[in-house]
Amino acid sequence: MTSGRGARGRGRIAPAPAVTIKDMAAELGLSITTISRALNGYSDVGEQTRERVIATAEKMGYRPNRNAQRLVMQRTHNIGWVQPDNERKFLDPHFVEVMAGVLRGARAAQYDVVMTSAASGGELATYDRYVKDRSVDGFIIDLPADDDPRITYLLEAGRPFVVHGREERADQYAWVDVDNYDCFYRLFRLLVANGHKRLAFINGDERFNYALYRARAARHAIADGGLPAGALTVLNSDHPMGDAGYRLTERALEDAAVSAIVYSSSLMAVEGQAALQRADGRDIALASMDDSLHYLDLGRLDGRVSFVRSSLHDAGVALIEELARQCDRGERPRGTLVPMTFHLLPELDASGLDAPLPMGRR
Amino acid sequence: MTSGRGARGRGRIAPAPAVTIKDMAAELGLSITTISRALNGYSDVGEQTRERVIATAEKMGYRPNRNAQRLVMQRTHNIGWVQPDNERKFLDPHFVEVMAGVLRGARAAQYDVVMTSAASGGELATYDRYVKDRSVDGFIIDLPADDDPRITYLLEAGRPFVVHGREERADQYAWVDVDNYDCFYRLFRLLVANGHKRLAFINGDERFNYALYRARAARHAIADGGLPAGALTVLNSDHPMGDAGYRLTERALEDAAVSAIVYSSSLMAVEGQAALQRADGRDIALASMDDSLHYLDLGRLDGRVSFVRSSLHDAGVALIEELARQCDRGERPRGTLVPMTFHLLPELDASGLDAPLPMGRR
DNA sequence: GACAATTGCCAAAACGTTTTCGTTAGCTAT
DNA sequence: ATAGCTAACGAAAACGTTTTGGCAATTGTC
Repeated sequence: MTSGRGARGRGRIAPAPAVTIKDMAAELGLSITTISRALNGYSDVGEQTRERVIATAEKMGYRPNRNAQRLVMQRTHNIGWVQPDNERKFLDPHFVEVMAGVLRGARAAQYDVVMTSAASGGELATYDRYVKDRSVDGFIIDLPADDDPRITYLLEAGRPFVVHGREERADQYAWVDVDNYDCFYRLFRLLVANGHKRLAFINGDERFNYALYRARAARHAIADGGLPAGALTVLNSDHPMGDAGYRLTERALEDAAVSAIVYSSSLMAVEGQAALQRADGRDIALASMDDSLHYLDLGRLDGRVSFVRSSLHDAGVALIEELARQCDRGERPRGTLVPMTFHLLPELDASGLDAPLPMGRR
Repeated sequence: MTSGRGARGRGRIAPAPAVTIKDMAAELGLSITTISRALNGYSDVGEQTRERVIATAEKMGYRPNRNAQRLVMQRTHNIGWVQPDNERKFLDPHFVEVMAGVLRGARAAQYDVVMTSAASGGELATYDRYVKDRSVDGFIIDLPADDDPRITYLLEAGRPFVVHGREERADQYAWVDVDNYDCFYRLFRLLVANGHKRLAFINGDERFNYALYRARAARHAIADGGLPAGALTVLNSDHPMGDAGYRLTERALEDAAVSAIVYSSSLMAVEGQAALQRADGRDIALASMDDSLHYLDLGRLDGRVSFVRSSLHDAGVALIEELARQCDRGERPRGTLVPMTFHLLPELDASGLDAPLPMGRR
């Protein structure tokens, strides 16, 4: 009677005990050394022996215990991703798309991604835990801030990592990044060259470097285009989701002279378009960086927006490839620029887009 | 000269060798047994000894090597998530929101999530790898299909897992799910009771059970409401992203008699609203399941849509909690319904919403 | 036919923990 | 003084691999 209720659920099956290398050795009458070496492609095992070993491994369902492997090889084939858990922050499509690429790349490079979320501010403790307890071979860091403490920590700890984005110390570590400065400098120069005298820039959170660089580029472009600094209004959204794109567009439109608005993400551009529809009659040139939600947005952007596209997915793949280069092949860390392509509305005069950038002051 | 180029990068620092339990023993003049037991709270170590151990662990930065722990304890404190990699499928906001909850829950329960993507169709091999090589303690399965092979496999393998959703064998495993049938049955009964004679249902991919149950509920509600089967048109989107919501709404509107459209996700409802705006003049009642993109959509849904809300985030948390119950406390698998709340437009007569459901034929 | 080289295999150490089963020293009770 | 108890600690086995260094048999060389 004690086991009566819910007996249908047929209890918990005892997990089938895993087959170990010893079982293999016993089955084949070989030593575990030979099993191991056969499976790992060493040349000092006979061809027929190797085939027998591989065949019975298949038959018995033998897979080396990875924790044992990790222990002895001092190598986990795991990479760590610690996701800052700032309340709702998490849904950020930026993150999702990078993650998609990372997972693809990881599969190709035979890595697993171990993820954990960390309370904002407590990230460092999590990195510390992972390096001290030997959980991962390396890390991926997304959205670095100026003088990012995570980078400081990992540089100090001497563990491999790759940063998606850059900060001052970019020559000391591996990174993958789009050239934000280049991209937005060109965009703003282009708009100025097309006669716009008053522009708004709806940017991301400038505590993150990508946004900082973009703002800088915008200001330089305005100045180099011969306009006064006041010609540019920069509005910052502290959060890429929600209705910031809508609200900030309304703010930008309060200035009746504004004739061009540039968005830091196409998610905000989509919202901006909605705001613009409501305030119609205004002829505004819209431009955006389209680094997320490709498939979603392309059906949404209405074709009335110029944009620069750069694939976050591909950046994610590149991140893992770089990490694998370091961990597997011992290569030195290096930086990689991900390509971007301009998609401009036909009415824009695009001449001069390819002009060389002014150097030395990004 | 050979090391000339790029010498700025100060080479790769040799990773600081981790401090082991032996180092601790040497430092303190104790045996490793005592270190281990002190740190793990055993009662047979003196109080002052324990304090000394804890203090020097802190000082020396000692953290037990988790791979060694995992090897000896046969326990990883990892849970596996294998993400089907159907081309672009990945960006699915459904997934993202569940994942957010899972990560939160995992942190609370002291688990890490190990993720990998698997080619669609090749998922089973990945599950097999994880159970055979002892990488994880259990799994989370999202979006089960009818007679899902992943469930078959894990049931067979006897490893702990929790399903987000259900299929026929739901009494044999742990699951977390919203009551899809209940939700959509009520929604459709309500619309019928409010006088709608011709309705469209823009549903998800019915190869997934959640969509299947919803379609079934819709049909039953139509019949129970006294309408002929032809009064309901079900349109399926095979992909939650992209412009399916827009296109299918246009399709639904081709039938001039349709006066109510129900969406399976608020992402599609948002698109539907856009399509409706273009075809204006039509007075259409919209309703939707709002299980994703809460923060995004609430600013977008215009308040012209009735919806049922159920938090995918909370479902994610519940998934981990259930898995921890099984792995840590050895409890038997159990099912959990996540709550949902109705948010109806005031013009709807909501009486009868709380009526008991017809049983026995879901 | 002797010697060297090659081929194919294995014993044992090592990786860093946890846990089992002692052992020792100091008390208490007799 | 001795037996029994308890409190505090330690030696050694175990977890499942990889790798080092060797050994025996076979092959090749003159």
